[in-house]
Amino acid sequence: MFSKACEYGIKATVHICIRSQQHERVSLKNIAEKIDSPIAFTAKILQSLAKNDIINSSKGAKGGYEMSEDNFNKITLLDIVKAIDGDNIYNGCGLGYKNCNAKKPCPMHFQFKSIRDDLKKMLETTTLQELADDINEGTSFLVR
Amino acid sequence: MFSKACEYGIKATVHICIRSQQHERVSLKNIAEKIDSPIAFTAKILQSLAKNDIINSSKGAKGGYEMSEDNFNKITLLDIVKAIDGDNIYNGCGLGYKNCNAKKPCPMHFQFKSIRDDLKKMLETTTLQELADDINEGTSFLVR
DNA sequence: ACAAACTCGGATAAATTTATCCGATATAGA
DNA sequence: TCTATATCGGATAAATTTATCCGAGTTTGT
Ligand code: FES
Ligand code: FES
Repeated sequence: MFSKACEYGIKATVHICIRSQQHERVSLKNIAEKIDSPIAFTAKILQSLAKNDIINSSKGAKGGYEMSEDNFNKITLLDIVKAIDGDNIYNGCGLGYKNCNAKKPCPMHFQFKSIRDDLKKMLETTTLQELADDINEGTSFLVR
Repeated sequence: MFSKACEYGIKATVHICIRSQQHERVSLKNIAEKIDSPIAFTAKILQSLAKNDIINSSKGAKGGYEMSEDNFNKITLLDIVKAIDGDNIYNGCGLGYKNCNAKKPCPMHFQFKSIRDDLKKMLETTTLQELADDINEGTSFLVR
């Protein structure tokens, strides 16, 4: 469904969000450990998240990643997925045609579109705050 | 969402189904032309569809691929997806954990599961017959 | 000024997916 | 039997995704 990069990106952002709620900045090393991801690969992903203004990065000693409070319930899963995997998963044709076009639908269009639309709605309405809250409440888990 | 192999596999099976309704056997070359796919790669996919008893293949002159009438409304998209991409897309965890486990859910579980379940239901209830009918009626299109 | 602790970003490598090539084999028909 | 026409299946190559390495630059604290 999502790329590995995107999965890491979502987990990393959730972790950063939780720590930012506690006003703590986290290092790359800490993130990779917490979400169990390859460190250098995670660095690339964090860079692109930073370029998309989803997280902030600071260089140097005591540097690391953080998220502004404004973003807690402003950034959604869609922002992250879009930044890393692009919009194909929630806009593209299920059978791989360049565009999904209801005027000239592919054989799977009618069955596929509504699910894709639900996915899109889910992604754009799910905020990091929500995901972080569940983890803080022990309802869901970042590691397993 | 689906792999290229799976997209080709779905298109190919739909095409074979339509031709089989007309009691015609189709060659690899014809399939690859009709669905606009790389010919040798398509051959591999058709082989695995044949091994999974989704289509039948015949060697030699006048050989090719066909589908038994019984399969028209027995084979679903799920059968094809399962044969080519496996079951991860409709059973696996959205954040890449080995298993989706409601007892120890990942941060995206509650949001993701219902969409994944809808996708699964769609795949297992959509038969080739339906897809073929739409194309025959001009409601959807195999090529674009 | 210096060292330690960080991220940045380019180069490279490994793994997987996608795609091609070709000899072996099977079938139909002349 | 011979030839043309097919798929089969193993080897290989290209492209993309995933992962690693390392020098350069930045910031903090001594
Ligand atoms: S045209 Fe393929 S999903 Fe809409
Ligand atoms: S545990 Fe991740 S989707 Fe269920």
